Amino acid sequence: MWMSELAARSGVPVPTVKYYLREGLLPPGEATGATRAIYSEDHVRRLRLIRALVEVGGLRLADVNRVLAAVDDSGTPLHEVLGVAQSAISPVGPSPSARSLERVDALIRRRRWRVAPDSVNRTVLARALDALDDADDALPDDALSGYAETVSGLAEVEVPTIDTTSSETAVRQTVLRTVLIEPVLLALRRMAHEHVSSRALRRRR
Amino acid sequence: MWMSELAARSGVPVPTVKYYLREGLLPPGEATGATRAIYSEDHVRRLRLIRALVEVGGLRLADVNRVLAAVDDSGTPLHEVLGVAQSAISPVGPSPSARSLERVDALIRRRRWRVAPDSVNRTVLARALDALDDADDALPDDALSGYAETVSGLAEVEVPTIDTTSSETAVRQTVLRTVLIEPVLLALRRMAHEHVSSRALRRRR
DNA sequence: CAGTATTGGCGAGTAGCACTATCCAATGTC
DNA sequence: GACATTGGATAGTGCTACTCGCCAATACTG
Repeated sequence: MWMSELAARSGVPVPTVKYYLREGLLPPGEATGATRAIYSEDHVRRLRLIRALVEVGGLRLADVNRVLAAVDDSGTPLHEVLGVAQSAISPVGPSPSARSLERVDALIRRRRWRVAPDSVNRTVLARALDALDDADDALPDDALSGYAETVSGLAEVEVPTIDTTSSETAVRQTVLRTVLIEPVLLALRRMAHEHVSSRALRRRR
Repeated sequence: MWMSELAARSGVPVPTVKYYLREGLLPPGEATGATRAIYSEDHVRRLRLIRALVEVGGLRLADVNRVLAAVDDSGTPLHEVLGVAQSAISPVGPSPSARSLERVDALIRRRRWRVAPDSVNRTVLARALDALDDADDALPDDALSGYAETVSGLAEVEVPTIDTTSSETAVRQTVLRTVLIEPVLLALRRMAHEHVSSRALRRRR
């Protein structure tokens, strides 16, 4: 198909498709002359994936690029790609307090989690704890442990469903699920809160 | 304290404090003359809260404004403020497909959840499901139900810990926890994934 | 085969956001 | 009385993600 059809099929305007080509987010089509190129079904899928990562995952294009590069590069081992992808999609910010970082490390030790010492998640979690402190609504240790228990259960169910027949599909699934399942979880949690608190209010009145 | 001290105490540069004052994110200090005003401990807290919402919650200033307005306005009933706050912090985007929206509604019926028909969370969830479809990694119904079950458990634990003695504190806590606990959950889930998949890889080799 | 439309490629322009810098006169402070 | 600081206002900056306009080459149309 030509670019106009690609644009129509993917719902992305032609100028934006051109822009993505320039930025290297979308591989070039097969040139059939100096001023024409044909695009495949893969291009449609890639475009839809980019839109999903941006609109639902909330990623910036630079991060989309790094995630896609990690997904495409089947050479790097899975756990490394995961690290790259996770650091690519983690917001940068000020360093966390030593106190919160120690809480995080204590949790990791308590659960005997194998978490890389340079994992961005340690820092991100510590900063989130700092933010709760600043908002005068510090998260108690037992609540933190409870959340850890819950997500452990989630991960035990989620990870085995990853298709590891090929390392490519495994990487793809792992990275995409990290980014795309998170909004699902958050939306569900907000709905559950809506339900529980409206029920509590009804009961009280 | 004067503005320079407020800036030092909160870690926000003076020009930025001025900017927040102009944007109405920070209430003005008490004027002590034409060119001077004093600021209180409340201002420090408010500034730290703004930074937490922006840096950890990832909110834009316009959304911070709406969240703070909802938090400050103790007149509106709690469940309404919650709705306002949730719609304020939900990203806007294209409408979801009818198919995904129907899946969401079926889930709500199945769980007998009391979710407002105009709740943004219905749309947000449906769009997230669309994104997974687009990425060729559709979420099966039983997985969706599993997530719903998990977050129900979370909400049952979380909601009762909210201090409902005053509607002001209740609103404040509800909104802040929605925004600030989410990064905690996500970081924990990513760590749990890191753990489970590194364990799985080690076992395999 | 003439005329029109479309294409890929490129440089430049735009809109929104979150600051950041500069200036000013009016005050405090030493 | 010299000097620094303050609040207020205006303008400018850097970044991101597009969006526009233009062009020559090419494809379709009658």
